Amino acid sequence: MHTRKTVTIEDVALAAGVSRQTVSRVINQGPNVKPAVRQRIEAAIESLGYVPSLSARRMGGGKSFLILAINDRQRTLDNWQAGRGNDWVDQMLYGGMTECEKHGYHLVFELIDAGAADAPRQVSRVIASLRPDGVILTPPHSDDAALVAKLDELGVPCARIGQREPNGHLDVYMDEGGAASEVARHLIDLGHRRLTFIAGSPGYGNSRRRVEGFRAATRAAGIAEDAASVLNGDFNFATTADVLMPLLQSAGRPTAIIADNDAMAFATLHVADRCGIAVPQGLSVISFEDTPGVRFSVPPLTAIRQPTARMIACACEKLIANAAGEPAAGSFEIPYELIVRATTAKPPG
Amino acid sequence: MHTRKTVTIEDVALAAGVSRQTVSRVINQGPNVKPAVRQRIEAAIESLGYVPSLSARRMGGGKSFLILAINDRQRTLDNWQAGRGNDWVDQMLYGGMTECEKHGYHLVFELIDAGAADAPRQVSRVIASLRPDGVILTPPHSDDAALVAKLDELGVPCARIGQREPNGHLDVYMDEGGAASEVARHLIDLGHRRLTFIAGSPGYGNSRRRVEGFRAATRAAGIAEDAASVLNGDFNFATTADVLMPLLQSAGRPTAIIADNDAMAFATLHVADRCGIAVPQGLSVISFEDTPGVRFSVPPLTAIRQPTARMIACACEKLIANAAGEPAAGSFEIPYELIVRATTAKPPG
DNA sequence: AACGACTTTGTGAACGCTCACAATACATAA
DNA sequence: TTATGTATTGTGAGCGTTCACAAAGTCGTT
Repeated sequence: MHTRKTVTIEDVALAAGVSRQTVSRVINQGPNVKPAVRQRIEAAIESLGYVPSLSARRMGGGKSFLILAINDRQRTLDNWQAGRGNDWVDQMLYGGMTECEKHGYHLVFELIDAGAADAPRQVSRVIASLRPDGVILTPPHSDDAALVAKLDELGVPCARIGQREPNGHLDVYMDEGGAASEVARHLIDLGHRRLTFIAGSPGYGNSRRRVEGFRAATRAAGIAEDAASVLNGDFNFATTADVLMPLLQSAGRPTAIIADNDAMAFATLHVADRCGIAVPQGLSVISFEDTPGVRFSVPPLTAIRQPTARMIACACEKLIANAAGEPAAGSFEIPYELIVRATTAKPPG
Repeated sequence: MHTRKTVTIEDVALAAGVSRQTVSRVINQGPNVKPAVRQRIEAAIESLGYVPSLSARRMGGGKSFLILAINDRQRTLDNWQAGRGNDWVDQMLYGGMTECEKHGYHLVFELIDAGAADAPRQVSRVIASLRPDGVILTPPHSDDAALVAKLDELGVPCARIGQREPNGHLDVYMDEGGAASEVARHLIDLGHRRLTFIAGSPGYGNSRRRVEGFRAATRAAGIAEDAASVLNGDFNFATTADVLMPLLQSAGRPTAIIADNDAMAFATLHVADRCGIAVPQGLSVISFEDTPGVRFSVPPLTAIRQPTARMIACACEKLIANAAGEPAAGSFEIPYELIVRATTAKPPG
């Protein structure tokens, strides 16, 4: 267990025959260093295998090179326990990590209970101990005004994912309403006139925005709204199955169903099967989440895929740029993707 | 943007009328502090909202309160791009986070290309900059001897997940071979005699161990091995479908198939459907991964579920205990779960 | 040749904590 | 009592950086 002495900036300075500060300038890509000197220092860094200590940099008053990603504990737990999983975390990790790495940053995850009264307090604590250069708020934390206020108070720049009510912050989102409209239009173009949107929960801003998008598209196509246009599936399989069972057996049943997430889309597939309705011949189905199972479902679901990785990468990029001096504010819309697989076709008849 | 002055240990000391060091003792749960004084200090901490700075603690020569989790970049990328996703990352995050939080620790994720020649170098860099109190190596990094050697050299304790060749390190794993045996026995008990194991890749230690477990169980049941006992599906859908198509159309086709992961199990379901074989009446299928889609597949797959969250939590716990002085070594086996759903039944006939 | 203006380099202090050790308080035994 | 030990508290130094500023070097002008 021979704990070799750590290589410090002083060692590099000595080796290159300059002072600490000059080495520091090179590390931080500062200006005003003679090319020859810079090169000499870089060589010394390389040969000594020097890597600056994050803690020391932070202590010195510099940046922390840390971006904090705050996720909802409940959601993570739900996904995990239900074996439901989604690629949200996978994607976050990939998108965020990759971007951070480019700039020598690190990503720290933290789980906070959304809606908990002391969420702002919990966040303060984490911030105080980590002192990250930026914070990423994922839904539903991004909707939490108290939390955002707290971060402002602490002076930590934050990026809100999936939030698009501009208020001077940094927002990165996809056009949920537009996606819902596009999905509806895709079906309408195929000839469908009786569409049903299985909504998630009106408590989620994005869920609401999708319903609005759906309504806008059907209205524009001159389709009258009725009691079966928008139903609530509560984001889960069971509720959706219960709601759909009578509907799909009724005479004027819809010819196409849009589900707000995959569990509800799968429920639709199951109920259709139970009712002897073939998909897509007798019923078109589209999902709004595109989690893993989707591609192997029978038949493979047509779905909207959220650009999670790109959203997180964008947030990291902006936050890092902010730490480097650029102001961090503005709205950035990341394009989604409609992936047409095998559950959409012309309506029957 | 009123950046209030940070509350430091000095402020607390002043408020409580003691010295820095005494406050430090309270924070670190050190002994030898009079109950009355301890209480006074705790009150001061509470009322000032003091949270110690991790960087400063680390600088002072103490712990970093950071655990580094190293994942394979390629695997994360694959999962993400394929939309295949798995709950591996979800579970890691949940299990690790929850355990770390209990002890005031934080989890930092890092993506490193498995097998890359400079993986040890990359890891050194991250370690040097973060100085974590412990490192968690996930497969296939946990099989990388060079990496482990590097960590030893750096004096950073590490936990290897899914690795069970004891070599004085800290290993946390599940009994892959035993699970494969149990799965085989489950089928044999139902009356099956013609079983096929669709293996993943012999390059993966765990994949090998499962094949061995499968063989042990069939051998014990007096079932002779033939060319169709173990086939290679290369962990993917297409290869598996190609391999299975002729097999399931042959006369002496297997009555049960065990797939090394979900994609291969789904492929089995598809091929069976194509061949007009009903599951589970005509063919039993078991998977070895239990990713999200599984529970909604038609019919829902019987599968082995890996205790990922618990393994990571265990690793965190041991590493944190190690930072507190306890030696970190030993092997810890975490129990898996066989989740019986609807794809296993008595063999036909 | 000397001045000013800019570029490049160096110095001391500070960041907030823990370490090692010194100092004091308190208790127990002789 | 006094000595001796143990429990409790305090002090100076140091961790590896960056900051703010001071010092030295470079260059073109006059």
